[in-house]
Amino acid sequence: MKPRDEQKIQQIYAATLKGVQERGLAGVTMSEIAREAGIATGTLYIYFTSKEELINALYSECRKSSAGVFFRGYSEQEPFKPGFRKIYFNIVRHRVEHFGEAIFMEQCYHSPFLSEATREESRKIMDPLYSLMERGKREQLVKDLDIKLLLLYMVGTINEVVKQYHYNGKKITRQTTESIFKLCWDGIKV
Amino acid sequence: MKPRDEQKIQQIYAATLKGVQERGLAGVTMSEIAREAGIATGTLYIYFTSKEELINALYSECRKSSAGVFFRGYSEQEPFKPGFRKIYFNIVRHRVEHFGEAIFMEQCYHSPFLSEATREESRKIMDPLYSLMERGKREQLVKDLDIKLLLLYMVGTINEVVKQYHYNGKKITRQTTESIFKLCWDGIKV
Amino acid sequence: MKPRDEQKIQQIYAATLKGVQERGLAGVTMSEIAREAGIATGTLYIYFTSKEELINALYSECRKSSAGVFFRGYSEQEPFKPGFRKIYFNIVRHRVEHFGEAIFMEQCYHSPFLSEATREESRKIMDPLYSLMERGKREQLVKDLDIKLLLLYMVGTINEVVKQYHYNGKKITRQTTESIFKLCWDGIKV
Amino acid sequence: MKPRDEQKIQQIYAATLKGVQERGLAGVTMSEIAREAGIATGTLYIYFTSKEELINALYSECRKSSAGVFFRGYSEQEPFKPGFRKIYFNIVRHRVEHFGEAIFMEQCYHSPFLSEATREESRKIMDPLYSLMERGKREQLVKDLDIKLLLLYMVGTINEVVKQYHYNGKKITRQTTESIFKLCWDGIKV
DNA sequence: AATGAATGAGATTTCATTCAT
DNA sequence: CATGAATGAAATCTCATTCAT
Repeated sequence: MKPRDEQKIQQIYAATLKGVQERGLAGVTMSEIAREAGIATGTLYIYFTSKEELINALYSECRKSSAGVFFRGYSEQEPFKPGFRKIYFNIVRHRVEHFGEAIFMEQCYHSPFLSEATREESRKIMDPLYSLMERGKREQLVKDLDIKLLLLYMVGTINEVVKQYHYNGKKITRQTTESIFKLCWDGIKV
Repeated sequence: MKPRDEQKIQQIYAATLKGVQERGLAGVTMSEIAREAGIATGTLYIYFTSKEELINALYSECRKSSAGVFFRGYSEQEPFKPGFRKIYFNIVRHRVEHFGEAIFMEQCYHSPFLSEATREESRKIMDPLYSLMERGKREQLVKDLDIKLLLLYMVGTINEVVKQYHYNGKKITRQTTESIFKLCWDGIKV
Repeated sequence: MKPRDEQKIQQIYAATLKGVQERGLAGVTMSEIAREAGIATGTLYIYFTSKEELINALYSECRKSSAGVFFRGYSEQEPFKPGFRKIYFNIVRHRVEHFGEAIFMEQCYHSPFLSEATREESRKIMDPLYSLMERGKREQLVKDLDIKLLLLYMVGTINEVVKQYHYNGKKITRQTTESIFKLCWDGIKV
Repeated sequence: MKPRDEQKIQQIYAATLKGVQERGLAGVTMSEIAREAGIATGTLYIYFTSKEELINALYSECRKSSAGVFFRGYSEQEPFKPGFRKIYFNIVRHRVEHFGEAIFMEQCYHSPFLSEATREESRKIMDPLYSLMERGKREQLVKDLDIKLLLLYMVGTINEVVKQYHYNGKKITRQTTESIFKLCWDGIKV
C-alpha cells in the first residue's frame, strides 16, 4: 500500500537525476534529493523505503520511458532502412532530451545499488531493435555479424557523441544527426 | 631511513581501480583502498592528502598511461589506413586490458572529485589522433566531416563494445576487433 | 514536526564548558560533548556545523552573558565610587559563579579555533566600564593613567585570585572580595 | 641513559613554545614541533618518550628559569620596598621577554598533560617572594592580609597587562612598568 | 501523510607513537 | 643516534534511516 502521489514521485525522480548529473551517484544524498524535490527527508521514505529502492525504481523508469521513445512512429511493416533510420533518430533525440537519464543509467551500472533483477529486466527493452536487425541481415542489407555487435556499434557512437557534445556545450543539430547516421549506415550496410 | 615507496603508489592505484570497478566511485572507501593495497589507512594519507587528491592523481595517471599505449608502434610516416588501423587495435587492446581504468574515468566525469584543472589537462591527450584524422581528410580517404565527430564515432563503438562484452563475460577476440574495425572503416571511408 | 530545540544548545554549551574545564580545549572532543549533553554526535552537527563553529558561538555567548552580569544594578547616574564598587563585585561574583566560562575564554585565545571576527566582536563589551573610568579621571578620583591600564590592573587581580582560589579549593568570601577591592581602590585612587 | 644534546633540547623547547603560542596546546602536534625544531619526529621521541613528558619537562624548565630571573639582583638583606620593587620589575621583564612561556604555562593548567607531581613541584618557586611579603607585613609596611592574596594581587596585574599589551602589539615601556608598580604599591602599602 | 530533528554507524582524516633503515 | 615512513586508534564529520510531532 504505497502512496501514489504521482507528481511527487516525478519531482523526486527529477531531483535525483539533477543531483546525479551534478555530483554523481557518489555525491548525491537523500536529503539533497528531498530538498531539491521540495519535500522533507522523511517524506522521501514514504515513497521509497530506501535509497537503493529509489535508484532501482528510477532506473526501471528510465529504461521504460526510453523504450517508448525509441520505437515511436516505427512499424515492423515498413522497409528496413527507413525503419532503422527512424529508430536511430529517435534514440539520438531521446539521448539529447533526456541527457540526465543517460548519465544516471551509466553511473548505476557500477554502483552497489542496482539489483541483479533490475539489470536483467532492463536488458529486454531493446528486443524490437534486435528483431529489426535480424530482418536486416535476412534481407542481406546488413553485414552478417553478431547482432549484439551491430547494436553496440550503432548505440556506442550515439552515446559518445551526445555526451561529448553536451560537455562542450555544443548543440546536436539535425545535420549532426544526419552525419553520424550516414557514418553508421555506411559501416553497417553490406 | 625508509624512503618513500614508489611501488606503494602503484598498489594504491590498483586497489582504487579494483574498488571502483566493484562498487563504483560511490561505494569505494579509503579504508577499503588501504586494506586492498596492504597498507594502513594512515599511510594512504602520506601519499595522498585526501580522497579527492587520490582520485585526481589516478585520473591523470590513467590518461597518461592510455596515451602511451594508443600510439605504440605508430609512426606518422606510414600511410593512413595502416596507421589508423594500428591505433584502433591499440585502443581496443588497452580498453580490454585496462578495463578498470576506463570505468574509473567514466565515473569520474560526474563525480564531485575531479577538479577542473584535471579535466582540462586530460583533453589534450588525443591530439595525435586528431592530426592523423586531418591527414586522412586531406588525402580524401576519410569523409569530410568534423574531426571530433569522426573520433567520437570511432571511440564510441569501442567503448560500448568493450563494456558490454565485459559485463556479459564475453571475450573480445581478434575476430571481434576485426569486425568492429571493418564496421568503423566502412563508415568512415569516402 | 519536532522544532529545533533551543534548550539543547544550552546543554551543548554546558557540556563544552565542563569538558574544557576538565581536560582543556586540547582534550575536549565532539563525542564527549555530545555524550555529556545527552545527545548523539550527529545531532551536535545539526546545531553547529563544526567544532570551530561551536567554539566561536560559545565564546560570543560567554562574552555577552558576562557583560550582562557586570553592569547589573549599575547606573551611570550614581557617584563614581559606589558604581565602581558595584561593578567590581559583579565581576568577582560572575567569575566565581561562571568559572568554567573564564577558563574557556582564556584557552580560546591561543587556540586555532577562534576566528578574527569573533575576537574583534568581543572587544567592545567592556566599553561602559571604560566610560566609567573616564569619568573617574575627570572627577579626579582616579589616577591620571591610560584607562586601559587601569582596567587591566583592576581585572587582572580578580582573574588571578579567582583562579588560584578555585584551584586550591578555597572559597571567595565577601571578606575576600572586600579585601581585594580595598587593595584595588587604594591603588587606583588619587 | 637519556641523550643530552642540550642544544637539541633547547630547540625542541623553543619549537613547542612557538607552536603553543600560535595554535594553543590544543593545536600543537609532535610532528610540527619536530619540524620547527629541525629534527625528525622519531628523534623527538629519543629525547622525550611522550608528548606528556615533553610538556611536563618544559613546564618545569619554565618554572625554574623564571625563578632565576625573578630574584636576580635581589638580596634578603636590603630594605623591603627596594627589594619588592626589584622583584616586581624582574617579573615584568621576564613576562615580556618570555611571553611564550607564560602562555604555555597558562594553557598547561587545564590540560590533561600536566601531572600532579609537576603541579606540586612548581608551587614552591615563589617561596622567597612569600618570605619577603611576610617581612613586609612584620615591618608594617604592607597591609595585614593573607600573603597569598597579596601575591596574587601583585602578579595578576602583571600577567593581565603583559598579555593584553602583547596582543595589541603595544610595547611595555619603563614608564608603563613604573605606572603599574605605583598602582600596586599604593594598593599594598599600609 | 508530512515534517525535519535525531540517531548512530560508518566515512574521512589526524596524530602520537613505533619501526625499519 | 637520527630519520621519516608506517601504523592504527581515535577524532571529526556525513548521511541513510527512524521517530516524535
